Amino acid sequence: MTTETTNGAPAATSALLATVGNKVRAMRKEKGMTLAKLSEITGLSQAIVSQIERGMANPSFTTLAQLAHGLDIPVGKFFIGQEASKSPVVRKSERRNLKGVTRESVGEAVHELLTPGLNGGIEAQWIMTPPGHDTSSNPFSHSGEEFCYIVSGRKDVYLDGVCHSLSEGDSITYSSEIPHWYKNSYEEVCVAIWVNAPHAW
Amino acid sequence: MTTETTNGAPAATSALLATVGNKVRAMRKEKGMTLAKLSEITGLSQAIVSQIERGMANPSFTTLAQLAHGLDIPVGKFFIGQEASKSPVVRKSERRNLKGVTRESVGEAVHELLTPGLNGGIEAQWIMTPPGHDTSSNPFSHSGEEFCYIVSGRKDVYLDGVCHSLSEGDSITYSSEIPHWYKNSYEEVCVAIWVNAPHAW
DNA sequence: TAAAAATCTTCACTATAGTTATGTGAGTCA
DNA sequence: TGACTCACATAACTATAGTGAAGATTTTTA
Repeated sequence: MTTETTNGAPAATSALLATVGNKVRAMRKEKGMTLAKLSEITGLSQAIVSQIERGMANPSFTTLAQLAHGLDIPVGKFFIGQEASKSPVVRKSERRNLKGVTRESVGEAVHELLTPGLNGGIEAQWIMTPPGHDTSSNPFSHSGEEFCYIVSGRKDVYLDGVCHSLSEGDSITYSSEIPHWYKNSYEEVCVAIWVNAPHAW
Repeated sequence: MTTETTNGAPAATSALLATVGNKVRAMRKEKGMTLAKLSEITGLSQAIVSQIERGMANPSFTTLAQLAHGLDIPVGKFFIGQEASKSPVVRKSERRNLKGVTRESVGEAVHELLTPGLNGGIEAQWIMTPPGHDTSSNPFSHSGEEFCYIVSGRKDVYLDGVCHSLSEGDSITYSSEIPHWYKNSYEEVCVAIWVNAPHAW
C-alpha cells in the first residue's frame, strides 16, 4: 500500500479498493443506512467502515463477508463487473506460461483467460493449440455467443458437425448452443483469440 | 480471529476461511503450480499463500485480487457457491434488527436475505411489512419465478394490477416477469417469506 | 536406503487492518 | 446565537496480515 504523511489516517490506496468502497457506500445509502447502523449490524467499527468506503483501507476477507452480510447481499456482488470497470484490461503476453509448448510440441492446448475480471460479462481467452490437438471428444455446448479469431496458424472449427477451416486472420461467430469443437489438423501451432459472451446462466 | 499457542504460526480460524483456502489450493493444483510458482507470479510470499490455503490467515482484499489474478480466475469465483456449500444455511432470527419496527410501527419494511450465499441460485427473504406499507410506486419486474408464504398477518399482492389478498398460511407463486408489487393494507404487521428463483440474468 | 532436490511449513519480525475515543461540520430547536 | 443532535472523519493504539529466512517433509534419484 501507499505510505502516509506522518501517522494516523492512511492515504488513498488503489483504484480497486476505491471501487469496492464506492459499492459499499452506494449499497448502504440505497438501504438508507448510516455508518453507525451498518457498523452496528456488522459488528465492525464505524471508523473502518468509513475508511473502506473511501478506499482508505484494504478490508480482509472476513470483513468483506461481514459487510456483505450486513448489507444483505452475496459477497460476490462486491466483485461483479469490478475489473471490467478499469477498462481496458491489459494482459502482458510475458505472463504466459509457454514452457513445454512450442511449435514442435504436441499435447494439451494452453489457455489464458484475457478477461479475468469478468463475472457474467464477456470472456476472452488466448488459446494455443499444438498440432493434432482435438476437442471433439467433448463438444462444448453452453449459452451465449462465441467469436474466434485466428492469430496465427490454422484451425478447423466444427459446428454441429460441419467443418469450417480457418486460417490466420479468419474469424467465426456462432451461438454457443450449437455443439462445437475444434481441431488443429495442421503442422503448425495455432494461436487464437476466443471470446464468449454469455446471454444468461 | 482465534489466538495462538505461544507465538508464531496462527491457529485455525473460521470455516469460511478454510473454504476459500481449499478453493485456492484446488485451483493451484489444477494448474499444476507449486506454492513457489504461485507466490512468484502473484508477488506474495510463499508463507502467506500456504497459510491462506490452510485457512490459517484472513487474506485482505488486495491479496485475494492478486491470488485470483495469478490463478487466472475472476475474483468472484472464490465466493461462488461458498455459503451455499455449507448447506443448510441457518439464519438465526435473533440477528434481525427489529428496533423501531413493531406491531405499531409504520414506515419501511424490514428485509433479511435468508440465503446470503446464493450467487444466481435461489434467493429467500424474510420480510416484515408494517401496516400501510406499499411498494406500488415501483413495481418489480425481473426474471425467474417467485414464491411467497405468509407467516403472520395479511398482505395484498398485486400481479399485473390484479389484487390477491393473502392471510396467514397462504402462499402464491408467479413469474417474476409479471409486474408485481404488494401492500399491507391491514392493521397488523405482516411477516412473509419471499423466494425468488432466477432462471437467468 | 541414503543423499539430493523439490515442495511445503514454521519462526521472528514489520507493516497495516481494525478498535476505541475524540474531533468536525451540518442541520434542528430553544 | 447557542446548545443539542446526527452523520461522518481523524488520531493514537492494538491485533494481526504479510515478509524473509530457516526448518520439516515429501519426492526423486542414485
